[in-house]
Amino acid sequence: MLINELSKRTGISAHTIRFYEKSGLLKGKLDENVKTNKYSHYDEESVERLELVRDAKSIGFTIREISQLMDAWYNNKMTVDEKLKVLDDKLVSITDKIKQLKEMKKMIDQFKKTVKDDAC
Amino acid sequence: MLINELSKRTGISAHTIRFYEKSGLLKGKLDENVKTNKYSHYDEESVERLELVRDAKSIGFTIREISQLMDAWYNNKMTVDEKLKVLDDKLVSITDKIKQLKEMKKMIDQFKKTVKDDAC
DNA sequence: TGCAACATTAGAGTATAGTCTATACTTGCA
DNA sequence: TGCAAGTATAGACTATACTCTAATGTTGCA
Repeated sequence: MLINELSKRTGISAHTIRFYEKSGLLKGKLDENVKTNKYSHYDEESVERLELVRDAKSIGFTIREISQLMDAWYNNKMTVDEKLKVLDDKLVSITDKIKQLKEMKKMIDQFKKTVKDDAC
Repeated sequence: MLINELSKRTGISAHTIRFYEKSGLLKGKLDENVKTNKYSHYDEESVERLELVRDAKSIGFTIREISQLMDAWYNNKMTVDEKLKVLDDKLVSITDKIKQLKEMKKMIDQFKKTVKDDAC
């Protein structure tokens, strides 16, 4: 599929997809049979990758971090142990973040109590 | 205390504190008794505020969002109900984020299994 | 009194993550 | 064949959140 279709399927603008491509998060391929243009073609993996980007971004991963996750997932140059290490590192940082968020919830609950008490 | 002491106590650079001050996250006061300079003086609330900024930032709140929290906490111009609304909104967004992070953990666990299976 | 250390301000520079514009080329359909 | 719609590329622009520099002024101590 061409970039416009990829954009429609993922809801991510063509501009942004090109930006992600420059950042190494996905890669289109030229169709060797077509000699008249240099249009990039994308496959289902590109759709998957963009969906992963959106999920990872929404919870605060940077493009660089997402790129590492992508490498662990798709790059065959990494050994199994290297891939597992990248994934374990992400698990640790996610677990940390969840812990911090829970602390923040407690703080806000405490705030709420104080606000209510002030009202009385 | 002057900015250097505030910086030392919080571990946040004087530059960054001034940036936060411009962003409305805290405010120093001039000492009326001192006529020879315009040095800003900070109190314990400033220390508290900077600690809250650091906590909130570490879990992904923007300065604008932190500013809203600060208002709910310190601003007496807001009604109790308005304050509670800001705090409840933050609780919802934190809960959402925790949910997403847990989903991401599941995904990564799944990734790990597949990586291990590929190795066999 | 000299001078190092500290304070202030304006403004420039950096990094991240887009977002948009301009220009030019290609495709497909009426 | 004309032309709207799609594609590619470079580069400018935006927002967020700092980070640093330069110039200037103030303080406190030897």
